Amino acid sequence: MATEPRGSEGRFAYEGLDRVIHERARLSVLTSLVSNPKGLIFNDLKQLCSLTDGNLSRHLSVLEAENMVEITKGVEHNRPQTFCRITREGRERFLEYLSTLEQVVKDAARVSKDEHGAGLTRGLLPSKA
Amino acid sequence: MATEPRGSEGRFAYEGLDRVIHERARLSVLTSLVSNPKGLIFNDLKQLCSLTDGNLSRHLSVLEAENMVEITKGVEHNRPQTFCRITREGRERFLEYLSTLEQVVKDAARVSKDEHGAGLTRGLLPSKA
DNA sequence: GGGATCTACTTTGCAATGTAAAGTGAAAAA
DNA sequence: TTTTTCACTTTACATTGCAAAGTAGATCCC
Repeated sequence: MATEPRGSEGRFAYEGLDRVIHERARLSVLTSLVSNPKGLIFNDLKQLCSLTDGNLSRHLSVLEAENMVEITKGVEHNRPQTFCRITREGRERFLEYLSTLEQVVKDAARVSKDEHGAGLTRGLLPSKA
Repeated sequence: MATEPRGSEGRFAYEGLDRVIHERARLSVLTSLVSNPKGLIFNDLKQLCSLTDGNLSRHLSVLEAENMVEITKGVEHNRPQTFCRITREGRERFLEYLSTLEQVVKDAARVSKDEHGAGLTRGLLPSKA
């Protein structure tokens, strides 16, 4: 019976959850950018992440200040156009973050195998009827 | 040219990332509690999550207010003891959150495979299908 | 030409909130 | 009885996510 196994201090602390990344909007942005390594223009990113202009602008600034994205301002069809691309550092930090996320998912999933299964695991696997 | 495929609005919005859960400390707490469905006492939780007293206290209040955890105050060995257990609602919300997390991981993983081959920074992928 | 409008962002202001530090109350030790 | 320890709670503040307002230039309309 595992009331509190020793040596498990910080077992669920997840320090890899980088605060810069662990934020819905920025997680969206980064996933978009990692999925589009050639980069995206402001408006497409806005749509993909369902963000408002102001919101995206601010988060991009944060990510730029952290050297996680590279922002290029240009002009297309006589209109300003902001181009965003993830940097190498950004991708690296993001991937590290991701591996922690995977750990969270794994940790949580493990419960379905818990010893005293019945009442507890019910609903764990969303196989709703 | 189809820079961005239509019909992908909000593709990376991840609205399932419940704000109450999507917070490092609370994610830790909930994962701990979901992994220990019989419940945990304040101090063990504190250790597992590497949180300070005040921090844990506040986050537990938030989770309790949301009916995600059930808090029982008792006395053990002549000392107060706070016992925490995840509720059914808490587990359900957590699992929904988790499935979104898995989606994030999947979305991102799809690319980290592509990126395997060559240099990282330059755009080397043709637009994803 | 000039005012209105549209596009593409930026900036501002504020309410929410995560966190450290200080506080509380009761038991145990000295 | 005074001090210390334990087990939390409360407070205060600095941060920050977000929406609304603002800015700058191009285009339309007359």
